Amino acid sequence: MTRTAGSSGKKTLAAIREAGLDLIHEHGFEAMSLRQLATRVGLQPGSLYNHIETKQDLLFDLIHNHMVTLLASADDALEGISDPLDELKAFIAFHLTYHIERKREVFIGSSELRSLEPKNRKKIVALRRTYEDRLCGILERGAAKRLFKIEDIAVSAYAILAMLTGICTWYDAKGRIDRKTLIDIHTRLVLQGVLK
Amino acid sequence: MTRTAGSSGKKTLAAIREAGLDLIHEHGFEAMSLRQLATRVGLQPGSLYNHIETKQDLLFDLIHNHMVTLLASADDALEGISDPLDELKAFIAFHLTYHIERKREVFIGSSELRSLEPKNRKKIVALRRTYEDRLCGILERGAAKRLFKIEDIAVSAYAILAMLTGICTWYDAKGRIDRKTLIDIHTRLVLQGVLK
DNA sequence: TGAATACGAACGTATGATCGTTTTTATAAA
DNA sequence: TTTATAAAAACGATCATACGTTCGTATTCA
Repeated sequence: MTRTAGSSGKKTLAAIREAGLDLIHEHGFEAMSLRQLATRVGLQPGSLYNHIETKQDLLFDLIHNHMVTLLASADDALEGISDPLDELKAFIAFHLTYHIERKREVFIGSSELRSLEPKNRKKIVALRRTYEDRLCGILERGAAKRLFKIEDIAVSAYAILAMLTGICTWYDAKGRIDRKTLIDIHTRLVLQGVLK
Repeated sequence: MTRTAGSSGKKTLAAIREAGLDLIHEHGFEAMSLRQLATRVGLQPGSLYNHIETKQDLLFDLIHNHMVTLLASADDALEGISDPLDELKAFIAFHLTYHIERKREVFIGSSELRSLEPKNRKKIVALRRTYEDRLCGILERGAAKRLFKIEDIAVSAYAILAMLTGICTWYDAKGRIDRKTLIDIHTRLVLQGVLK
């Protein structure tokens, strides 16, 4: 990918982010070199610094952007639903769909928390906590209405999230199971584990 | 008196493995340097090569050892149990207990498959498949006896494994929940999702 | 005393980041 | 439509340091 001086910085930054996701996914953040990144984008190493502050800032930007978009999309998907059972179904379908399409981001967002500076890591963990709380809220409301029977809200929420997220590292969109079937099976599994 | 083959060498190799698990967990395999590893063990970099073949061999050794031990332990835990429901309960308890105690190995065993040479990766994936088949077998036998009602054996197995394994990356042994409670909650969650 | 183990220097190459310079582009005045 | 100009973006050299691995030699100890 050749790139001429002074060309659109927005496009270049987008290309850097995309290549960054690939390279971190392939090699891990620490092992990804800015020279590899520059080569893949079609730049000299030094030119990257016209678009990013530091390597660390790029990592934070990628993970932060993922979390913020995840939260906003979830709130979007749940908007206007008031019945906890419907909320739970919508959450499951949303979470699966969203995560299947962003395997790299999901992988990096969990495995590379270690590479974030403490200040940055705290921000991400807080966002993740907020997302988890969306599911906890659904479970709580369902339990309060005696629709769900849940031994421990937090543990159940973690278990559900672990199941739904974990499946995405395994799921092959071109495989035997189509997306709708995947969602159906998991909806049944979760509901049976939670319904009264 | 014959010299115990590698008497002090055995200890050194154990220390290398232990430090290796730590460092790969902290930095990722590619980013872990043999100089860091040597320093942590108290050796010069070159001396590592009295105990390992290459950096790649160390990674394979760590993951392979984990998988082989996992399989053997699982077969141990399931031995003599014939009722599918009891098998499933035993599997859940075993998997949780085993994985909680080996967070580093579990993390490395999934995130660093990317760093294994193809030949090595194939061996690990085959072992993982064998382990997954243990659970699939339990689910199949349970379904055949009409104890379980399962839409898709393989997907359900993946979902259960994802849930049980994922929880281990989150679980804090010193936290609010003790191990027995954790096992109880997950046993209930899984059984409800699977029982007829 | 001989095998196991450790040392320490060396190989060529790669690392994240900086900086002064050059090129390109967008904008607006002429 | 042409031209002037400043901001944006890319270049390319440079810094000190680190990389995995090899190898000849020295040390340790059953």
